Amino acid sequence: MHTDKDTLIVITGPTGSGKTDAAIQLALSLGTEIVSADSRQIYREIPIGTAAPTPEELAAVRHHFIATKSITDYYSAAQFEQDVLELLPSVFDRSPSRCAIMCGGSMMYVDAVCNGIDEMPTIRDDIRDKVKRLHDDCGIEAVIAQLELLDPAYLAIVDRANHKRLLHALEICYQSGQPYSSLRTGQRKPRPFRIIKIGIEMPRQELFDRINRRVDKMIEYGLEQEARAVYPLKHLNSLNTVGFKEMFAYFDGLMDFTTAVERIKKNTRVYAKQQVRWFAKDNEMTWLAPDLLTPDNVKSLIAAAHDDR
RNA sequence: GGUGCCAUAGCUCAGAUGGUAGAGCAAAGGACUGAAAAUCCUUGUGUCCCCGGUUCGAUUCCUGGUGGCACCA
Repeated sequence: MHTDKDTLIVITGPTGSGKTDAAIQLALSLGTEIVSADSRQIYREIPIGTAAPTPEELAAVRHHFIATKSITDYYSAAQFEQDVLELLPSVFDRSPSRCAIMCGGSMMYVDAVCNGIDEMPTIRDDIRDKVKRLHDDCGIEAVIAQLELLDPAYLAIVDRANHKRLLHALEICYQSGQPYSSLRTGQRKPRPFRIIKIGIEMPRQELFDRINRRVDKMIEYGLEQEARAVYPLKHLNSLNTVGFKEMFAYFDGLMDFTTAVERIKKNTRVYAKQQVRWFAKDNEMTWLAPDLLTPDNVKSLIAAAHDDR
């Protein structure tokens, strides 16, 4: 049962900004659990490359959505939305402060839980194959031609250079029998709990230093072995991930080890910038430097949110 | 010490018989609604090492200097 006081505290920010630590401290202090919003830490085979919480950290606070899926499983932001909404009431009930902490930097996942995502069918394999074959055999022009017929409105606004978007739109059209654009309402779904979004703010240079050091640590902890173990499955989307792409390129002889490590650092920095940009647009976010992200400060944010009602 | 070669964007380098310059990488900015650590888009002013000379005009040619590299002593 939700009550008027249920609060979801979202701890987010770019990769390497210290979200995991901050969330654990906060969860201990508020007596609650952590809901991970990380599209890669959810896969159990790749904890090192995704900087997932360590066994000790997992033992300190109950975590959800860490290592609960296999890299061979299909998962998506929409499923995450559904799973989290189902889980949250029980977390609120177990917490004396009736709050839950969502921690993660996967922008779409955070967005899906906070604002919702439009109703769309999950694409069946045969539809996925059909669209892929059209693209492989006839090129992107054929995909565009199909969309011209089935969803000209979307074609008018989509970035035609972005093949993934075009393919996905066509998949939705085929499976639903309706134009993709007609299913895109962009409407925000109301949630039966308060949401407080906190972003970890850090000077870029400091963030980049932390990222570089963290990558060195991953190597030390055995990223290479972890990547080798999943190498046979490298085609999987779950492994189309910074840290693994580069290791696979090294295994394939496309670059040497040192270059691969440098590329991981670079690509992680690029990813972090992408996250910063996305979250910067969110005007509901309260930005806090790590030393201001204290339980007391967060408690006063919660109190302030309650007063707003 | 002598001789030769080089000095241009953060890095590696290209270039114009003299009309102030452009690639790759790096970097920066942006987009984002069911695989999002994904996918895609945009962006190149830099004392062309320094002083002087020739010239209407020099980053380009010439003298000298400085720094680097190579070879010879």
